[in-house]
Amino acid sequence: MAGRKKRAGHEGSEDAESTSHAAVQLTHDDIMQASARVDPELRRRSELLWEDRSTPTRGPKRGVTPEDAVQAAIEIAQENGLGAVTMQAVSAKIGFTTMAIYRYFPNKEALTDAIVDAGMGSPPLPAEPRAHWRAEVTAWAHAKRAMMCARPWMAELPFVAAPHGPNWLRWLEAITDPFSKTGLSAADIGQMISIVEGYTRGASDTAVSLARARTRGVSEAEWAAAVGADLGRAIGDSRFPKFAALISAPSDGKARSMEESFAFGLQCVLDGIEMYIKSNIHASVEPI
Amino acid sequence: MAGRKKRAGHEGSEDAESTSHAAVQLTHDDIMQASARVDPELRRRSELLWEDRSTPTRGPKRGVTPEDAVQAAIEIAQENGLGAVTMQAVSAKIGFTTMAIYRYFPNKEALTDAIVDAGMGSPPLPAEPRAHWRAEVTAWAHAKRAMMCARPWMAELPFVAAPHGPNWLRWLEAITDPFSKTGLSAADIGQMISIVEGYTRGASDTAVSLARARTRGVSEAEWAAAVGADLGRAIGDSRFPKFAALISAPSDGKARSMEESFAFGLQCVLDGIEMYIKSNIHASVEPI
DNA sequence: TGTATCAGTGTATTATGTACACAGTGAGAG
DNA sequence: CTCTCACTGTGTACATAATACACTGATACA
Repeated sequence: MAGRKKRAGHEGSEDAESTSHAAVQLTHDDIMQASARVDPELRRRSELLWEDRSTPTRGPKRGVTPEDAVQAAIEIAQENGLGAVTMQAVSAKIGFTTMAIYRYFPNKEALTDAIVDAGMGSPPLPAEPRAHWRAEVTAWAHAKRAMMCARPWMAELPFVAAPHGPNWLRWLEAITDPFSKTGLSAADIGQMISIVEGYTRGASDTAVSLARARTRGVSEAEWAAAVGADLGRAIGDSRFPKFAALISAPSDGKARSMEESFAFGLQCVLDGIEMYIKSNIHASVEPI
Repeated sequence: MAGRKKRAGHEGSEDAESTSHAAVQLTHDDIMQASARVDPELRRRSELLWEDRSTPTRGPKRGVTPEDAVQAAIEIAQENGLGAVTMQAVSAKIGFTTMAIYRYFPNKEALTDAIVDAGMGSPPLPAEPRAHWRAEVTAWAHAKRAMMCARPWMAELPFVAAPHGPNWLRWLEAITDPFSKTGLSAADIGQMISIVEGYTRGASDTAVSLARARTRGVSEAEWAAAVGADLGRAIGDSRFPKFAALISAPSDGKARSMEESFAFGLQCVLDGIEMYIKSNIHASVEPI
C-alpha cells in the first residue's frame, strides 16, 4: 500500500485513491479497511506475513536470512512435529541463542504464520494447454493433498489459524482460475472453492493420521481396520448399531487405497458441482 | 490394566469370545488390538475418555463431579476462548486450588478431550417417521453446523486432535443411519460421511470466524466484503488476477447469507452423493 | 476401631515465551 | 576519515502454565 518502502506500514494516509470509488467494485483499500474493523489482530498478523523482509542497510550483517529461520523451523516441525518448534529450538538450529530469533520474528505467532505459508509452497503450474475446469480442479485437489501429506505438522494447526500469505493466495488463485471458466458467479465460485478445500483438507488430515501410524510400522490394511483407533469402541455398544456395522463390515474385494478413496470422494464432490454448473449455464449471471 | 473393575476395562481377559472369530468380521477386540499397534497414545487418550468416572467408595467425598469440572472448563472456553482454559482457571472455577483438577483428569490433554466430547453433546433425534436419507443428512449437517457455531472454541482445535468419545460416536451413528438406507457399501458410506463431515467442518469454521468478528461489531455484509481480512491483498497484485476479481466482484442482487451459503453448498455436495447412489443402485454390493 | 485409600493443598520444578539492557558492528553523515 | 546510531546477537530476568511430590485430613470397610 501507499508508503511501503521496506518493512511495512499499512495504515493511514492512503485514503485518497480509495474514497473516490462508488463502493460497488471493491478495491484493495476498501477491503483492508473493512478487515481492520473486522479483526485487527488478524490484520496485524497478515501484515507481518506480507512485510518486506529485506535486511536494512545499517548495522551488522545478519547471520542468516529470515528464510533460513523459517526453513529451520520447518525442518524441526518435519522431524518432531509442531510441538517441537519452540523459539529456543529454532534459534539453536540456526546457531544462535534463544533471543536472536526475535530479531527475525516479533513473536512465535508470526513465526508460525510464516512457516505455514512457506511450507505450503507454490501450487504446481497448470498444464498447457488448459484443460477442462474439472481436470484442473482435480489436479489441484490432488496436489494440495500431496502437499498436506508431505507436511503432516500442518494438520496440527487449527483449520482457520493462519492468515493468508502469498503462497496461500497462489493456491487460491490456482483453483479460482479453472472455476472462473465455468460461467459461475463470483459468489458461487467462492462456494465451490470452499467445498473443494474443505473436502481436501478433511481427507488430507485423515491421510496424515495414517501416515503417522505408518511410521510406527503398521500396514495400511491394519490402519484401515482400526479406523482411527478409538472408533472401534462402537462395536458391541448397543447405542451405535449402524456405525458398529459400518466399521466392522467385511471389506468387499474391491477395497480402496487411501489415494483411491480420495479420488473417489472428489469425483462425488465434483459431480455435485458439475451438476450445478450445468443447471446454471443459462442463468445469465455475469461471469467474472 | 487387566483387573480394572469399575473405571472401564476394555482390554484383557475377554479374548475368549473374540478369538473364536474367523477374522473377516471384525470384533471390538480385533480393532482395539489393532489400534494399540497403530497409535498407543491415541488409544490411551481414548481409554481415559471412555472410563467410568464414578467415584470410588473409599476416602472423602468429592466436592464436585468430573462433569462439573468439564462444565466449568467449557464455560471458560465459551467466555474467553480455548486459550483461557488452563488447569488453574478450571480449578479456580470449581472452587479449588490448582492441583485439585488433577484428581479428576490426569493431564490437560485428558481434560481437553473431555470438553470436546461433552461440548459436542448429542445430535438431535431424527424425525419420526424416518425421512428420505437426504433429508436426514441435511438435518444432520445443519445441526452439526449449529453446534459448532454455538461453541466457537472447538474451531481452535486441530481437525484431528481429539479421540472419539461417546458423543462423537452418537453424531457418527446419527449420520451413518440415513446413509445405511441407501444401499451403499460400508466403504462407500464411510467415504460419504467424510465428505459431509469435511464440508460441514469447513463451513462451520468459516461461520465461526464471522461470529467472532460479529462480537466486535461488524455486519455480516462488512465481513463478507472483507472475506477473511487478509485476502484483500490479492487485489492489485498481478499474481492473483482471478482471485482478485473473485473477491472484488460486485455482489449480484441475490447475495446469500452465511446460512444460505451453507445450505447451497450442501445441496451441491449431496447432489454429487445422490448421483453416485443412483448410479450404484444396481451394483449389487451387499448393503450393511 | 484401625487402616488403606482417596480428596484437596502447598510447594517446587521445568518448559517456554518474551521483555530489557548491553556490547559489538558498520553504513552513511559530517 | 571518523563519528554516530540503527541494528545484530547475547545474557539475564520474569511470567505463565503444566505438573511432580509430599502432606493433611476424611471415611468406608475389614
